[in-house]
Amino acid sequence: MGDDKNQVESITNMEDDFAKWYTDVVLKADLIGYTTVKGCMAIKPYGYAIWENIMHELDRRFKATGVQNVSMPLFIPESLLQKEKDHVEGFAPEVAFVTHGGAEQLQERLCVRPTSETLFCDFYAKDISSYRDLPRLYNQWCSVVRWEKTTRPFLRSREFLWQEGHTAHATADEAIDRTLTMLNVYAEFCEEVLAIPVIKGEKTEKEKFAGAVSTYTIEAMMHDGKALQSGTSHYFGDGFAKAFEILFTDRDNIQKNVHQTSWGMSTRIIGAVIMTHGDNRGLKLPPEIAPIQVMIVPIRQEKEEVQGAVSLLKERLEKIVRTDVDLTDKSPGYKYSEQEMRGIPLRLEIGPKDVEKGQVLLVRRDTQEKIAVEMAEVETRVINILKDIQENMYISAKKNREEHTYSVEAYEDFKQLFDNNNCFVRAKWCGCKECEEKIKEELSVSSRCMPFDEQNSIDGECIYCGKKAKYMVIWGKAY
RNA sequence: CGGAGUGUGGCUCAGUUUGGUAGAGCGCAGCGUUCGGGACGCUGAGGUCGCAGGUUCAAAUCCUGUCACUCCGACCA
Repeated sequence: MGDDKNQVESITNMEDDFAKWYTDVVLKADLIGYTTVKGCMAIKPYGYAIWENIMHELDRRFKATGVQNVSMPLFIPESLLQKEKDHVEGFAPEVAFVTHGGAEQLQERLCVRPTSETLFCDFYAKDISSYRDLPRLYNQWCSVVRWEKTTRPFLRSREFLWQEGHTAHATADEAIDRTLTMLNVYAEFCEEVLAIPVIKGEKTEKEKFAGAVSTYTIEAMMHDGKALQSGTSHYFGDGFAKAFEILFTDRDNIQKNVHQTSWGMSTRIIGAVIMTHGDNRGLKLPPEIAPIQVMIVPIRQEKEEVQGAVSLLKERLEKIVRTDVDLTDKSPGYKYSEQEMRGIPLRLEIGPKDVEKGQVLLVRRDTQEKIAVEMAEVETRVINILKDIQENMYISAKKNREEHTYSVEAYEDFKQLFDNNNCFVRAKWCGCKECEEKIKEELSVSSRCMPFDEQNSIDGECIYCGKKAKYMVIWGKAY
């Protein structure tokens, strides 16, 4: 692999300081810039292109399940936010308000939306009157504001981009179905497109969304062993519908409240991609969302035969993958490092020697493997290698998670695991809030979720109090 | 919001202890030589030292206040 000593000297090693490594990568991979407003980041073209690919792929999957896109207001009158008690209590501490219009003070303060349940509810109350109007399967792509105290690019910013889906249904069963359908969409998206393995499960009472009956989540493990909640889907029952008087006349001519759901995924998922796949050379993007999948690096680009080969290759590759050519006057070595920093999955080197031999050199970002390929086979090899990179990244991420996941029965063992490292630990729980809070207090470990496929025939004792256990829970330190 | 740290050209920082009118490396621009793992030479542009007060003949440096950013905790997507 050659001599590494002069390379990537400017980013922190992830083993030395993972948090510092993360911000170094975010900045050096050219994803964002800081702005003069604390916690509000400027997403640069390369970072936004990643988000565009994420949006495109998610949107396609939403629409395949019948979802339609809409746009709701940015502002929520304070009285509207107050209507659902749990909801307002959950969000009040981090809401930003508009108090003036020009020089005049407003009669009622307007919240800048931290999430739009109340706006959708207000709208649905007017828009729905019959069972024939149901279900409503709406989604919006927008930004929301939460006045966070400490902020980090993508992971916790005061304004962030996301999508929020809000649905209304005639029956509880149908709403629960929708909640789980969307959770599955998120899970498949993470695994197939982002190459991030996730655990699907239900949040505990303590961790669930403000105003929800139940919250479902997908949890991913980052390279440092910490957990990142990567997408959530909430079932609301008819709680919001009662607070906002969303009524419809059913087939039996009786007025009923709708049953609702909401579900969201944000630009935080870009943080998950960075922290799941990245290494000490920088970002590592799964081919499915990489804005540039193949970067062609000409060597001796002033030579005519190289130029000819480059434009031919570009023309051929552009038809099948997202391709770009680095024609800057940097040295080849510099270009290699820079493109590795930016996470470009595959590099294609072409110089006078290659032209002579009728071949090119492909270099994989994930393994650094160098592969000489006949000119005639470039398309098929590129396609196959990109596919292999995508799979390999998923496998590595899953391996990392499995290596840092444990199952324990005794609190002593539980404690020791978290004393020594960040990890996921499977441990049984009695279901009471006190135990959960004590664990969090003592070890700063939270319940990540109760995984769906592990709740059958639970026996044995709660990890904390020793009483009869009711649930299997995945515990971990979280972002 | 609690703890710690940092603000000096685009970036990383020196200079602050002991006040005397601003430096380096990288980057940037031009020209030339280079080009298979972060090339080199020459020339050049660029800073009212985070902001506001104060002390002083004189402040990047001392005092007060304030703002921002980073990291570690508590909370969220």
